[in-house]
Amino acid sequence: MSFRFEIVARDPRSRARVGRLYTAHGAVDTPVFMPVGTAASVKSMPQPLLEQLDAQLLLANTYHLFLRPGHEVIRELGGLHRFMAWPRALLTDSGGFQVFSMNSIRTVNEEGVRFRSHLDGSPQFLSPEKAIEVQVALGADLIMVLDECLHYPSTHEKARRSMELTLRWARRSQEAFQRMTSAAKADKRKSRRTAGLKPRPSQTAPSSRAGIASESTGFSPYESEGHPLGALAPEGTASQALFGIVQGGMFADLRRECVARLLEMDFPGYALGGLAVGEPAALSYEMTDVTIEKLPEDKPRYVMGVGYPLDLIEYVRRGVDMMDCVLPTRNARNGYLFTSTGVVHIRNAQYARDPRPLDQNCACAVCWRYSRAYLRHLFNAGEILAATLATHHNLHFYLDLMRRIRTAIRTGTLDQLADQLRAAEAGQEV
RNA sequence: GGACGGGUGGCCGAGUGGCUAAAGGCAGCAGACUGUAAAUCUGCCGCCCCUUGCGGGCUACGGAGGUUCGAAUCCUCCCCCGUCCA
Repeated sequence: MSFRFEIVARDPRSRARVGRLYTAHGAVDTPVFMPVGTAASVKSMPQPLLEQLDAQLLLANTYHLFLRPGHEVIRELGGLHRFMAWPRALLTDSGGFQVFSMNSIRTVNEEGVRFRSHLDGSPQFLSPEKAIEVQVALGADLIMVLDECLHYPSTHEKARRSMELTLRWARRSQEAFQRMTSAAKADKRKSRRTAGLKPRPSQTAPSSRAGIASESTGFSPYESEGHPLGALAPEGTASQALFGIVQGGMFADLRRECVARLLEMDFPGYALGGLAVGEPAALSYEMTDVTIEKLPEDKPRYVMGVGYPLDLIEYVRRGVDMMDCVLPTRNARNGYLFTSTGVVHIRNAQYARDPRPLDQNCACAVCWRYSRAYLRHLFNAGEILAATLATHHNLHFYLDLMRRIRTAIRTGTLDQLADQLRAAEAGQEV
């Protein structure tokens, strides 16, 4: 089953569209927000909770999983889905963002990026080919080319050089991916021939992996009735889609050129990278506009690393289908909670005796059950539960907002939704 | 009764004559966070003043006196705490 994207509805008043991404691990409704699970874990959130929140697509990270536990380990254990017990779709980032965020412990050259491991200081090397090799081993449904995420501000000259490098890396990433894909297909054909067997689903289906598990433990829970991983699709390059990434700093001409040259490579989807790195919001939107004008209608567009709730609507309005961001999860852990009436700093003294739910208008399990006073107490006491509950709520807020956005596009009420959200955020906390 | 050791800002705890409104930690208060080196980080944290700048005033190192140009730091007495000996 290969990757496919279809558009199912459009907003008459903007570029916004509702779509569906079909992956080997389920369909994904777009516009979609991906919770970030860098190290194969959305920090503090058990997978069943993520399923309850109806997260359909998670993001994990090549760089982190390459360092620990190592992509070979994950491959051996049946791929990232099985390893992290996540039966739904996954996207892995290539490590390009670490080129940006680990500025002080890395050097970039033509060949790739040299890192000093943030775990033990050991020298590490990530090239476009390596990034693909790791991502193929991990087996996420959507994978990304290695890119250089540029700092803001940068000169036109620097942005061009960086963009050129990103383009060369995109080409190399794609070639590596095609090599590995065809190699894997050839392998599969050969093994079928030599075994003299007709291809059977069980050959690559989870049950065969479960069989491996059975041999060592004598028991495989995967085989139990109704186990979430029971119906897990086989991992493999055949079902992976490699996305290209548009760079070009904050320069419209570079962004346009970058798109044009990426289109020649014909990726199944395109990401906008290097945005929300400290520039004014208007600039991010402008870059998004000039980029998306040049992108084909029928391919998904992914803005990497955004944003605040209102940003999500703004990007969707501009024709963006996919976004991811650490804000709802990281800020949750830091006591910064998104509500229908604006941001709540739950650690603030004013909530010490507040018996009300965090958000009166929220249908999430946390708002259903717990008081602000209790949430504040959990933060104050340094209880682990604080992180889980706060993350649960914030992710619910984000994922629910995406549902509302999709509905609004279908009903042509995206503007009203934006106004509503703006008014609510501007409104004083009750 | 005697011998030592000790009493420092909400708590713990440095500091043994000026560079000390007094290190550091905790607690407290506020803030930041955008493809996660983040359960992290930053600022404030005696009181009162122009919210102006390494600004001004006041009060502070158990208590009361004293020595000194100058004391949390030295001396005297007192109070309290701890350990040990009777």
